[in-house]
Amino acid sequence: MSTFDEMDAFEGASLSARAMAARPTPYMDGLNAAQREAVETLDGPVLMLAGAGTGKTKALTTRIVHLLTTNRARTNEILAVTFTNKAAREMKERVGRMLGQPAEGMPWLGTFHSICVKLLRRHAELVGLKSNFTILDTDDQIRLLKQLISAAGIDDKRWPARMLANIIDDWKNRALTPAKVPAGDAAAYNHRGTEFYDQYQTRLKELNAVDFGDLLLHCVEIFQNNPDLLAQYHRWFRYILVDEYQDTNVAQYLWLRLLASGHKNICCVGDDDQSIYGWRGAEVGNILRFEKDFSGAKVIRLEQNYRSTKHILSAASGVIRGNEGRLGKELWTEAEGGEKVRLIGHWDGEEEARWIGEKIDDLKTGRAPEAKNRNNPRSLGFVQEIERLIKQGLDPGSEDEYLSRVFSTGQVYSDLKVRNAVNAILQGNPGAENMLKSVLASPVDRFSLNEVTILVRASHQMRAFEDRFLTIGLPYRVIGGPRFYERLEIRDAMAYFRVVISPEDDLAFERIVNTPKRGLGDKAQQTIQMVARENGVSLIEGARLAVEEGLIKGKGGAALRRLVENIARWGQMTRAVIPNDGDEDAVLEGVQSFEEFQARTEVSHVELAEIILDESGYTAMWQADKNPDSPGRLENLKELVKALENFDNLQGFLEHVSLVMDNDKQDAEQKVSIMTLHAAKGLEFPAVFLPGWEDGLFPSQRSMDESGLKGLEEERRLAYVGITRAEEVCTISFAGNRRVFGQWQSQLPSRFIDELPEEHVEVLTPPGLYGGGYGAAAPSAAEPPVRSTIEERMSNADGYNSPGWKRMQARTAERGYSKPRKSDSQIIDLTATSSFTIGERVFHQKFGYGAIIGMEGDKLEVDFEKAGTKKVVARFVSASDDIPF
DNA sequence: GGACCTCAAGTTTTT
DNA sequence: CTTGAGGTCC
Repeated sequence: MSTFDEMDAFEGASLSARAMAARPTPYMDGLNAAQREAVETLDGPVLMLAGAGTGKTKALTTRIVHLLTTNRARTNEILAVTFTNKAAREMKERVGRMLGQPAEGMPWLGTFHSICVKLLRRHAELVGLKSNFTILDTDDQIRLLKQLISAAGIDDKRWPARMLANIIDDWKNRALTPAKVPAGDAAAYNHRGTEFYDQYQTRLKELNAVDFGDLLLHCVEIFQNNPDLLAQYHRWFRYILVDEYQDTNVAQYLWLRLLASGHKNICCVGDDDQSIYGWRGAEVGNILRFEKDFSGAKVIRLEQNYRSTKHILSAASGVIRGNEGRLGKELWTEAEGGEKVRLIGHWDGEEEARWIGEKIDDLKTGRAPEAKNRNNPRSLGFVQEIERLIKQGLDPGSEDEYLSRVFSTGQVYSDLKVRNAVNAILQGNPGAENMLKSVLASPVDRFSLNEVTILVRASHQMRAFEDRFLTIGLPYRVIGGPRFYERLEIRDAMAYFRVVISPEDDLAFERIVNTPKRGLGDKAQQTIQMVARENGVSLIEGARLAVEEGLIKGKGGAALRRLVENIARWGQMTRAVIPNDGDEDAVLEGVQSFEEFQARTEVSHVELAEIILDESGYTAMWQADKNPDSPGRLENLKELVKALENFDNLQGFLEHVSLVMDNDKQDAEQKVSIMTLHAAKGLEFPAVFLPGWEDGLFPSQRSMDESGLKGLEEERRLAYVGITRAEEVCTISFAGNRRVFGQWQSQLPSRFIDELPEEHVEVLTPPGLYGGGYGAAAPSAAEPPVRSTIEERMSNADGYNSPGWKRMQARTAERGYSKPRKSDSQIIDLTATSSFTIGERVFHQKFGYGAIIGMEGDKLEVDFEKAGTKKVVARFVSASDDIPF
């Protein structure tokens, strides 16, 4: 059955027509020449090379609006793909805003995965699936693989399922089906990788399930094997737009190429310098090869930056210049002035956290010099835009647009004054415009905490900051971390819903069969498995049979019987709520009693979800749990049920949760955000701190070991991404010592620091450190050996010109990039163990004074006066009379 | 089934 | 060092 008519009927949209009828939108205003070209070049392949902060999303959304308003395409004829739901949502909102109405009618604007699900549900039978297939997440995937592995009698300790999952994911990213895995990969997973891959795929089909990688691959397979169908889609999707093209993997590339091969109207947007996901299958090659792949392609560069000051852009350019094989792009800005990028070295990671904490406090209160006379090019642009809009006259209907522009521009202006002024203008209040102007013109002399972020390479670096900020009471939020649907309780609840909706979902059944505890241990579960296998039925059916035949007795048996019955009953309630084919009679079929009638008809899916969680004892389980985090879990379950209200049924919801639901609950409080560099891509902040720029940590040793120069270049792009997040102030720091796995390690400044162009960097010295103020540093005779060297290292007095710095640079130059720096050229001899003696009185930065009671290698056991007995590394204590405080 | 213990590992992460 | 997964013991 062809689905195209249907698609047209229920998804076709008259939005473009309505948009045309609406007031003429000056949507092209405010675009620069390159952006305009990117918007207007509609036919043929286009690569929009958009550097950081160059108005990429603006160009992309305007392009969509342009396609619609010029009647080149209807909303359902545009395929627009993003990687994240957030990006898709933003694009939808912006398009809707520009058209002056919600863009609900853009059915094919979404993530690769959500669009693939949509396609696959339509054509599931072409790859041997039913259209109600389940989408497995990583956890399900691994449990499934574990079963296969243990069935094959393999020691999953030596050969962990997680490893196999990664291998299979990698193959899927590269669009390799089991048959196509190259011989070179045969050694994977103890030479049995392909074998398990094959088994895994078979098992997925049996379960009517797909994993994330399959969503793409199955679509590719369908298109490759069904040219007629593909041709239909060519006619259907007249224009294709792709965001973040540098992040596409091989499967996504093939998918796009197949879909674009008809009309070739594909516009890919990306930045090769921001490709930071190579380790999960992204191929920078895709964007580098674009002109070869799509002949006649037009490349349009967006290079004017509206985000950062000159110094920041120059520093970023200086770093990224170290990479080979770039498409080449140089960011520039009209903005004048601004602070140089700050560079500072610290004694250790804790000191770094302490310093940054203080600095943030200074920014917040306006005590910091850079908080005075803030120079934010983006904010300036914003003021101009507001003024332009005011000149044009405000449309009373544009309140949303107006406010969202105001509030998306940074928190400086998001105070009540601005809100009031905007509302006053929109209400036609005379004089309100001047009021807004004066609010916008008034100098901003502090940073809101929302404007400040700390970007780290690895999440373990966050801890030092959290500890410190907790101590000083600085509000922060950590971005990233486990997603909502990855939480245990959410996954359990989902498994209940899944098992109710599709009783053949064995993985879901396994998950909940003994959660909460029903006295069904390994043995009982094995019996269920066995019965199911012998009869060739699903686990739940197997469980029913096992109970019936008395194979599982006692308390467990009774509980299992109840569970199986409950699932069946809940299932009936679901079906009652969603009548098949809209046949209302089906709801009443076989109804014997009023109670049953009630049960079947008067329960919404939201209520049903509550019933399932209650009657299964799942809610009770957490209520009884006295762990401190169980109230939070119950809270999450409530949130889950509440989220259900936005859906018509459980089924639609399941997909939403596994594919779409994210975790960013907006909270109004002003907080510093802490996140990884990866998580920061696409974001921007007036003040950015980049701590931990030390070789081995950043660039990460592992990256370089595993991927060599390629890895290093990706790390360098990460550095580029980090710097270009900053609008006004960018502070890079490193620590001389860091505790790595409980072991103190001396660190060398990152090679990326050497690549920062000197003229755009200002070297700071931490005040009050080691007895000196700014540049004080006259070494006293009594100072411990460590002190003089640390001063050298931090190039205390005049930064780049200090001998220490020069020597450091000379050394790094000798070494070149690619050679790993191990323990060569220690600047500070931290290993020199001291001449401590037992009983000696010593001082430690953190623990204070104490007496040595034992020694072992370079570790001392010290009985501290306040902190008690601790083992400390000798180099962190000094003889107490040497202390310069 | 749960409390306790041992042992290994320990980047980045979306869907 | 710290966390988490798995195993052991009651």
